[in-house]
Amino acid sequence: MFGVFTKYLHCNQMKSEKTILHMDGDAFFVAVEVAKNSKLRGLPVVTGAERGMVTALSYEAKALGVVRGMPIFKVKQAFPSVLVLPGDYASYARYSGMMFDIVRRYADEVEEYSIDECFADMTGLDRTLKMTHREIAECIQREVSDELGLSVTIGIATTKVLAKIASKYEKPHGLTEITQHSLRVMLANTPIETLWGIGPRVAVRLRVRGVYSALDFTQRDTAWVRRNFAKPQEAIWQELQGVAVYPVNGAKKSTFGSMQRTRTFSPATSDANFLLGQLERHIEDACMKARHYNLAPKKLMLYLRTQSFASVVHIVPLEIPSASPSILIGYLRKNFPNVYTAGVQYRSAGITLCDLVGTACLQESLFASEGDIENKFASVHAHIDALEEKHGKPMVYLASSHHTRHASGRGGDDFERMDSNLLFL
DNA sequence: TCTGGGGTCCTAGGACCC
DNA sequence: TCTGGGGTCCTAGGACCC
Repeated sequence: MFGVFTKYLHCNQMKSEKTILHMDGDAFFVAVEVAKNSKLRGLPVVTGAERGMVTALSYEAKALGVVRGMPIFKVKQAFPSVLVLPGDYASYARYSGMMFDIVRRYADEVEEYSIDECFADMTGLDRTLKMTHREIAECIQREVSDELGLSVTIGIATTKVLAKIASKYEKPHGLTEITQHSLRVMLANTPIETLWGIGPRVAVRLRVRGVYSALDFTQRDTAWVRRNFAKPQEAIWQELQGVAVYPVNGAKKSTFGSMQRTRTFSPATSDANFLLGQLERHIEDACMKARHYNLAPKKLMLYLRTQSFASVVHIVPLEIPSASPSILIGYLRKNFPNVYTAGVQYRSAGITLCDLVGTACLQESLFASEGDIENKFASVHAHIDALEEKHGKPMVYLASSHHTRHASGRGGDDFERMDSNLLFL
């Protein structure tokens, strides 16, 4: 009788117990550069030439003392042997997709968390594939390495937060599985501020209350957590206990709440025309992306950041959701004085398309109230978008943003687009 | 930590309604 | 007219992620 009961409990537990894999690319951007050009293998390499700061670095560069965020001029000065490359985001996205497709050979539910990270739900795969979870992970690692020339680190655990801890444990090319036996030690060795979802603010509040490690956190009870913290922290606390509250979301990214375009330029400037040109260009680029997903914003947010890092933000509600640059630029020009003060030095400018809604349901109101001009623009944009689709990059721009794209001085990073671009209007 | 670019989610507080 | 209680929706801003 007892035996039956415990067996039942055991089965039940097996059913609810999840197995989550977290995969993380090792020095991903640089690794892709090496995969593209094998002559770079084993050399100190960094990317970020286009923005004057180190974005990613190879382990060889790290060994020399280069760090993320270091100014490129400093790298060239102090480490003349380091190769400095511009970022090639199109390639990173391509390799990223191929990497995730390899994981999909084994798992159905794969969440692309960022360009170089994914989660996969491996629950039950050990039985269906007749391999241990570790063996499956080894296959993934090997195939990514053999087929793409990239190195990845994998963590396996019962929740996303624990899988993140596991993948951080040994890098590069690590493979760590958190088991019942190793759980306690792993948690004890995880400082609270390194937990996924715990930022510097919350880390301070935890430390003040005597919580220094993930283990300390798990030893507090629910009431204590609720009394002192909010929902996100409670979710992390549960995940640390092995209760999976974050699902693995395998749906491909196709919805956005907002889309943003910003750029920093140096030197800082108070030139209103330059700032307007930057903002117009951002609107154009963001609108192209919005149309690609058949989305249109209900609000447009403008922002300028001053040299002293204060930001000025202004939100403009739109009468009708629209992803048409001509309309949004109209709003921009009307509202620019709300963010701009003459004489103030600005270091970056940006826009956000907020509260994006699907355009399918907007067609009717668009045609009913916007009139001929907008309809013509809509058809022109359809052609522009088709060209972009065909060439895999934007081909046609508004003439008004011509100078921002061809700027050789401030922030001009589009040198490679120049020759092939047509100009519109 | 001397600070790029692109996102998400949560929450406090106000407006508005009954 | 200074006055209850409670609900919803919206907004601005904070915090966090890679």
